Amino acid sequence: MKMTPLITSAVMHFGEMGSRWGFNRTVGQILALIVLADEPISAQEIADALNISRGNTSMGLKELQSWRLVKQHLVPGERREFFIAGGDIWTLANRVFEERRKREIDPTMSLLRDLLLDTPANKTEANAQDKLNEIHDLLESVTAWSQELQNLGPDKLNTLMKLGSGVGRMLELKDKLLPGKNSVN
Amino acid sequence: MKMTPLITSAVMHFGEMGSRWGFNRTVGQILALIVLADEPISAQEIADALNISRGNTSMGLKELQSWRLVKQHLVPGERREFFIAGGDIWTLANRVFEERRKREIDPTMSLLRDLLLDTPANKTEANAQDKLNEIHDLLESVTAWSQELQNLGPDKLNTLMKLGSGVGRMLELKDKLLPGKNSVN
DNA sequence: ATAAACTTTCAGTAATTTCTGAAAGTTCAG
DNA sequence: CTGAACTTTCAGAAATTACTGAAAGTTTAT
Repeated sequence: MKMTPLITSAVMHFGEMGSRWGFNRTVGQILALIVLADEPISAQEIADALNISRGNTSMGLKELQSWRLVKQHLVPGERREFFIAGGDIWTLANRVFEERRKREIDPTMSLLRDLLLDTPANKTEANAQDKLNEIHDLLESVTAWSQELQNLGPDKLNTLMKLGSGVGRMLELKDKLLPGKNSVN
Repeated sequence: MKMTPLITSAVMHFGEMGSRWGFNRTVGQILALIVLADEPISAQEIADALNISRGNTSMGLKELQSWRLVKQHLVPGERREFFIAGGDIWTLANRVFEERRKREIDPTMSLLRDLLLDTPANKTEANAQDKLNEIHDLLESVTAWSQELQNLGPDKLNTLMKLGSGVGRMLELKDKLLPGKNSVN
């Protein structure tokens, strides 16, 4: 893997951002390297290009595979394992999004459901429970909505995103369009 | 602040999740405590309730204020400062979302723009640049879209979210509805 | 001006996370 | 079965991040 200045700065940047996106620096760098490479790349090449230990590389790749952002690519007649991106950019973004939802929202939803089953012992608890309930509903809407968007598939999703402020106008016409359905509030 | 078991488990959980949401354990706990409290709460009370130092509390509050998740609440005739949530649950969620966008997407967009200005030196770089370009476009769409959704305001946004699979049907009718506008592709 | 009641800052320490590299594991050719 | 070429694991080291508490700062009352 030839590390040109362009690739180097992209890789470094994705390393820095990595921690904000849910993984650590090295994992971010490995991902960038694999995505930007125009050919499958071996673990050893990654370790060399990034100046990290072979062990660390192995763990990073394991993590990226668990996120399904990277997959193995077998080259016939090679003993080494090569790696390539787990899909196109859109797919990768989706996977990061999904995975983060699992880690950031689902556990909270589950706890909130439990806490909402208890009968509040006093005024303070009743108030806290109200708030927790609001949070629960919000997270539920967001989850359902993101699920919905995923079901639309890439092309419709793209249409929707490109629609821009048309969404607002469309909503105003909604009731005429889909009579009887979802007449909210 | 009376720490009932219900409140304690919620606070602890938000502490654990805190790091996944962009801040650290203590900051998450402080936020939960303030949101769930039914009355303004002083820094000392927070430190006591969470068993953390006064200094740490001060820093946590500073961070939460920078995220605009918490604000000061002056009580006449009191020298101490009290704190309350920066808004209702929906507002808070929005602010977290916005703030994270600023930290997670904007810097990358900016770097990508720069990198895309360079002329690729060879095949490998040209390929890498294509990928970077795809990433840039994706992030740009997402940013514009999230901006659009925010402009809709809470109620319309809620309508849209509750619409569920209706969104798909609506998109199919779109061109009849908004003729000439945004005929994508 | 002084003191009391509070807040913030920050150097040093503690806790947590990440990384290394040696050892153990796997696979395959001969 | 043996050894070469690779991979993974994991204990300890290094790096990073978070926390404490004492000192300095601020505000208000007298």
